[in-house]
Amino acid sequence: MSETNFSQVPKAYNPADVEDKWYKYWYDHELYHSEVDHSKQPYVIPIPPPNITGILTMGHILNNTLQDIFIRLKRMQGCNACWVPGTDHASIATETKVTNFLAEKGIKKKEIGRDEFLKHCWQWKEQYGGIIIQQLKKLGVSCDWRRERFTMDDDYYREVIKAFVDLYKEGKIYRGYRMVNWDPANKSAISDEEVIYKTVNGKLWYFKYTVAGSNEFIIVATTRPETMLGDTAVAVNPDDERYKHLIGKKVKLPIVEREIPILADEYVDKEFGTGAVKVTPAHDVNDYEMGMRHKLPFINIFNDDATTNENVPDWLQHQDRYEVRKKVVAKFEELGLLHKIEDYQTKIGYSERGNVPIEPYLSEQWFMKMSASGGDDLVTPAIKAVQDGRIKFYPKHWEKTYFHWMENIKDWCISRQLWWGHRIPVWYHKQTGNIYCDVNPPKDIENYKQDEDVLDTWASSWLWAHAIFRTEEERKYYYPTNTLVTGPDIIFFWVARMIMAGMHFMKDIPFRDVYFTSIIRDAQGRKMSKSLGNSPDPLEVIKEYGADALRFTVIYLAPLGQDVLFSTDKCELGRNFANKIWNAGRFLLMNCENIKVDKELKDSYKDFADEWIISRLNKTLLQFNKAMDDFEVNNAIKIVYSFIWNDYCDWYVEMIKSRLYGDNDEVKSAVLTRAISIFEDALKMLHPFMPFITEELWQLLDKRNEGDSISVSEFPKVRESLINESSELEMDFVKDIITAIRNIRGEMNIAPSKKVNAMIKSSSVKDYQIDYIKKLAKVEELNIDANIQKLKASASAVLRDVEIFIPLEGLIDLDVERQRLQKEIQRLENSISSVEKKLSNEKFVSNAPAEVVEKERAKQKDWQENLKKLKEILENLN
RNA sequence: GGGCUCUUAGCUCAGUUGGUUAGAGCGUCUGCUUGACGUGCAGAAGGUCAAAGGUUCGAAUCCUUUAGAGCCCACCA
Repeated sequence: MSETNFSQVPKAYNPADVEDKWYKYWYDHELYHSEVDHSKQPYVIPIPPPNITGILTMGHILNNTLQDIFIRLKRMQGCNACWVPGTDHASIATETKVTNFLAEKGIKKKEIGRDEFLKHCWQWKEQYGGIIIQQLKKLGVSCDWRRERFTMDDDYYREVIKAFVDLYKEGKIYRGYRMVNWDPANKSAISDEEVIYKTVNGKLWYFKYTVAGSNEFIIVATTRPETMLGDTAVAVNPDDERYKHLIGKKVKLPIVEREIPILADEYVDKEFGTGAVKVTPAHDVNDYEMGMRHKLPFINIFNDDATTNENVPDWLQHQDRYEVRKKVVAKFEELGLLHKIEDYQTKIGYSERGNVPIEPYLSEQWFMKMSASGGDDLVTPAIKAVQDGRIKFYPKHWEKTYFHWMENIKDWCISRQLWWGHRIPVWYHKQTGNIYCDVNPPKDIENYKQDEDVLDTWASSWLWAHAIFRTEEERKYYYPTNTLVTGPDIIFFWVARMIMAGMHFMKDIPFRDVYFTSIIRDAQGRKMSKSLGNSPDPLEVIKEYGADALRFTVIYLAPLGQDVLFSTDKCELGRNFANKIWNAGRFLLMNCENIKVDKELKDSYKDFADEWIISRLNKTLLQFNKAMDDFEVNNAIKIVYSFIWNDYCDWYVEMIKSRLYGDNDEVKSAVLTRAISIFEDALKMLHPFMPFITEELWQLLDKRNEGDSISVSEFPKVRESLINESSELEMDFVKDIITAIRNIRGEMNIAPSKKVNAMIKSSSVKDYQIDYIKKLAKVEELNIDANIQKLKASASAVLRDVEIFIPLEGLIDLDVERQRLQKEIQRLENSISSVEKKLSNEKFVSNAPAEVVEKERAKQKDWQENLKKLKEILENLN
């Protein structure tokens, strides 16, 4: 036992006093380092590596608390738990950040060149890249810090390159001149998934194009007037009677004065706009398709920053796309060719990172082939793995989203015109142009030039689940990992691709269970965002309430698959609970100063209250394990919460006080030792959720050795034989009597300090229950007899076969008592009438299971008896 | 246009395979310095389970439709 003097321990729990202390202790003792150990079952969580550009958000808090809960629980349950932390180089995000950072100092990326720029990136990474990971330590995460990984570590880098080379050699990676989503801010291609569509109020411009050799016009509608400079056709639906006679003719394109054909294509919707479409094959995805179908010229009118190039008339060259738009529209108006302008709501694709409208743009890029006929592809095995349940999603409904995406997947554009990232391992022969692709550069490197591009970030993080393990031996032991905890927003970016990578490179699933977290919103239900300023700084919250309180609150509020409405003040919930536990611990510790803790006596001198709490503990453990097995973390915490607060504190602690304050030292020892042992089990159950306070109390409750920790102690096992229904029934009976008396006291406004006398008419109350009733209901004299006569001026309650009378001579207000009784009578009558309705229904009696009918009958009987008694009591009162 | 999720007490949410009087936290009201805790204790009030219809002896729970909220996907200029 610790030597602390507990009367001096603060009444209120102060997390700041304990959290840093224990984190350092865990860290210094490397309690969470894992090595291959074939005598133990591995349990692995690969952390979703935060971007090195990121800041800690409430989303991280939820996500990492969940992972910590899983990993701590499995560790205590005897698994070789291994939670691998790390960070993602975040190619485009970091490059943007560093570029801006340098620009502020007047340094231009292009001017300093690739190598110099990369030095700045690494410097930046060293300085800021570990911030989130460091901040997470405040949360108490039990990561294996010796295994921290970065997606551009040397060995990880090699792994990414090797994956590229392998896929290239298998023909699954190819190079092509294609239309891609172009981010003009970053001057790079991006993948379909990096495009965010925003609804904007735009315009629809109607332009008249003159049909060559006639006075006729054909009117086309467009949301992007400037692209007309690249038009190479006008298309109509082949069945459109209005335009049939024009098919095959030409129009003269205004401004550029180019003659372009009018052609027929099924793609065109007769009903929309004018039924005639301008075709710009180089700047629109659909037009690109049409251009291919009709072998149209592709005229690219933009530079890589979305300014116009020399393919447009001189006076429109080298200007921003929106500037050109204005000028084109003005020119049409001037020419009398602007038919009309309509307001139009449209969706515009924005670059996720650059936050500018993307441009469909033709360029040479690297693609990864996703699906192939015959199923020898990346997608098919990944679909199967989820279909046949080898990988499970929680909540399950995300599987539909996954399947839908996988079944409609398009080839993945993996090249980025950036410098920060994994450089594509392809060299082009300076003379022949031949492609050399390998993990090592060509021997005669002087004859080659390497591809300038780097890979999409996700083309490195998709290997995370296995690339975090460096040796064959480790991969054999730790792979597949067990649980992935991540947001549903990266189901396509990351989860799906990791499954593809795992199935392809490791020939096995990357993880067994995927837990999709909730989205944290503010109290009004809005998404947390920097611009709204509604996102609390988690570190501030931790400072104010403590990490345990924050963890508890977030989990308590986050049911599986539901959004969470969070506001800082909700952490009071967790803080109050921490304080409650703290004080329960204080209570035990204070008693330890006068009472000897003796493990020999742990199972001695048990009464029904002890049997009851032990039964409740085991039942709680059973329910807890079931909830955790089903990934119902939110449910699990509520189960523990209720056990600790309602069962242990509200009832058990109150019940042991009389014995603790008695005069039999051996009984006192037995009771306290048992109470501590149950409390320790409760602390262990709670530890994955609130690691700091549970460690502090666990360390105080007994003498521990250096390096000991509740976090590596054995998780309590369920002992079903100790689940004792009869003790629970007996306890319920006693609780009901106590509650009934408390109810009378409350409603009659009797001060808690005022003791009352009570009479119980019953033959089922046991002698040993009397003390508990007297103590907890604050009864002075308790008279129990089956033949008791009620005193005139007394308040009454009826439950089961028990009638309770509280003589309140001089205190009782008969009207209040009458109302109380009448209310109760009313309630019973309502219940009885609903039961009678059921039982008088012959179909119910004949169709419902016998036990259900029997239950209803018993209810009816009990209630009727109670009603009769209540009515008599009311009668006597008058 | 397709898909997913949600609608239960003033607020935020539980409610397992249909079967006690639909629960919890916060908030509200009443009382309380009861020798762990006022970040607490005891008691109370508060719900026609979004609406309609159906299946069933029985529906918050299953089915259909409707209304509303949110999210995701999709090439309508």
